[in-house]
Amino acid sequence: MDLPNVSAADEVPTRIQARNREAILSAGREVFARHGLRGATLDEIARTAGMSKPNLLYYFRRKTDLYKAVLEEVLADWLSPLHALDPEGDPVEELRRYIVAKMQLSNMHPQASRLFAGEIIAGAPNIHGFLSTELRDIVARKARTIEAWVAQGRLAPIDPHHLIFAIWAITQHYADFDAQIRAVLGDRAGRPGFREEAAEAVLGLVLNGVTPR
Amino acid sequence: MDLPNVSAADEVPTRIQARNREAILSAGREVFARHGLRGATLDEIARTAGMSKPNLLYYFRRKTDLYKAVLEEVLADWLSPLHALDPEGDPVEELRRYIVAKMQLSNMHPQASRLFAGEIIAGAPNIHGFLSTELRDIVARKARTIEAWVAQGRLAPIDPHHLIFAIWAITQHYADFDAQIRAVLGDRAGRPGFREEAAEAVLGLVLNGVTPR
DNA sequence: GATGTTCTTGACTGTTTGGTCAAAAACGAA
DNA sequence: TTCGTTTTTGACCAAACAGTCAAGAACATC
Repeated sequence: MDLPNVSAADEVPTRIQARNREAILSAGREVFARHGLRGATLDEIARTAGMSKPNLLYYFRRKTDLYKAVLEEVLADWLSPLHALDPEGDPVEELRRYIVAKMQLSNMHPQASRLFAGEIIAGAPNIHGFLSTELRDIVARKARTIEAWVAQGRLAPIDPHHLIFAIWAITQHYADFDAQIRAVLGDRAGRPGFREEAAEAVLGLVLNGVTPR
Repeated sequence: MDLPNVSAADEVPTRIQARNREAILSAGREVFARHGLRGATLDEIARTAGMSKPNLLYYFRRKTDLYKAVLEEVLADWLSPLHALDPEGDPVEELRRYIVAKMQLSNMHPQASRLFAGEIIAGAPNIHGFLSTELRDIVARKARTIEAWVAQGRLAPIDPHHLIFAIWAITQHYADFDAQIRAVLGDRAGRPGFREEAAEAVLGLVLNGVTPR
């Protein structure tokens, strides 16, 4: 009787619901990441998920519902490494851990990163609230942590917000601009140790950049 | 008699052609940057350019023709600052100039940067040739320059390709993720001196990162 | 001002798109 | 097996879409 895509008071989903929802979210991630909300088509997402379009719409009534569901899934992952930045730890060691975590995320979920990038490039119409509240708050908190480290002379003097932006930019670049990196580097980008090599280079640059002289 | 959008053997364009082509390219830049090739509509581009859709199609016969024209315009600008990196100059000073040039580009043509980013995120289907030839060649050449500087001990040891990627990532981030930066920083991102402050922070981080200890 | 050319657009076409619906198929508890 | 529920889909619809066309309006050259 009830539709499966009611947002509140969900009953336990059936196995079929769990499997199909996951297949649709995965397909949506892929297609939305490549073409954005407007460029993606439900036909392509349904085909990727291996089902008919009406069946997809049985689980997500509207295109935007699916898009928002995919986006929300991504946001949680996206934010979590920043929480771990510990004011009590060693500054350089904490930043190393943060960068490593972001590089791993970039390697393991490149589509999530690209989806997020596309949403921002489009002007962030669907996540402006999140950006200007939750994200803003945690960034402000972590910026104060970094600021304190700088004030103590344990980090080179740098504006903490711009440092955070730089780390986001560099780490996400490896996911978002993957096609460009592959085109420029050729085989080298596909070789086994490439991810580690990239992480090594990024750590070398940024950590050297924030270490006081 | 002749159509104005023939690609070869162009005669001198009339004033009307010059004005309308420019209006269309500008509108295309704006709409394609926001929504990508598939997400953009000719109706919206025509409306933005202040003309009817058939009139737009009189200047560019197909949507993809316009997209490629906009993209090509962007690529030339995008590449030019890299040419200026002079092997004979002082390494840190050369990198400073390159970063400043890229930051200015990011500030002055954010839509161009976002358009480019969207194309790469979509898998670079329309510029793969450019990336794997022209871009690849010049990057390889400049990487050798940086490598020589490192070998001479005038730069901290860093993989030159990853250094270039990092500079691209950070500088373009200020254009591509503008919406996020504004949401996170609030008023501060709109204040007069913000661009210079950002450039200062980026220079501080990267130049400190590449300076040998 | 006549005339050939360039520019512009309303009306249109065939296709793709997001979304609906009714009915069939598969499922699950008894 | 029975029967109510969940899941699936072919057929369909209205709107949006890229692109066409013929004819009119503006322009330029004489």
